[in-house]
Amino acid sequence: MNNDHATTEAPRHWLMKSEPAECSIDTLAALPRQTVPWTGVRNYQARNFMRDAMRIGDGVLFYHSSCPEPGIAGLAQVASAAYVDATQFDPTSPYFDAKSKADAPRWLHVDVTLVRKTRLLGLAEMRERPELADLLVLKPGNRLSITPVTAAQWQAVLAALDGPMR
DNA sequence: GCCAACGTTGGC
DNA sequence: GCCAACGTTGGC
Repeated sequence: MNNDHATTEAPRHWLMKSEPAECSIDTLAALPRQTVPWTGVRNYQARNFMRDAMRIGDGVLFYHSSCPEPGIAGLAQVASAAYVDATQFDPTSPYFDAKSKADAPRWLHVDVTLVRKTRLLGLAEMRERPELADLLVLKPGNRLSITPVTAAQWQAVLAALDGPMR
């Protein structure tokens, strides 16, 4: 591999939040092909990450949010390019967007496939790791549901997951 | 239930 | 285009 080659793309990594009450790591594991369409993103920045930056095979930290034990619950990967999120046109969906037009859909999503469930890497433990100090999900008030993760942060998470359970 | 952060809305 | 008000996220 020649990393200087113009067509070489740097490995990309992401953290994606999911509320376990809606889709936990176990929910994902039980789905056909262990794949979930990541519907419901209604934030332009997060949408743009999916549309413009994600590639099939990108690594995903599957994060449980808004729950008793927030933290990283598994590893996953991007399994599709971005495509139209049908829930925006469904009036019965909580993700319905009346302002989105069928000929100009606002919202897109990718598919995400489970790689493996991990032990839960909680926020307190993540904060103990200096390599993760700049992880966006650890910043106060960060509400973005999809955030980029550097290669160094990704490696630090894998190392932490291999460490002793607390 | 509190509060910080930040995106969105709407008046001007 | 500014900016205050409001709503939402999400940890604690």
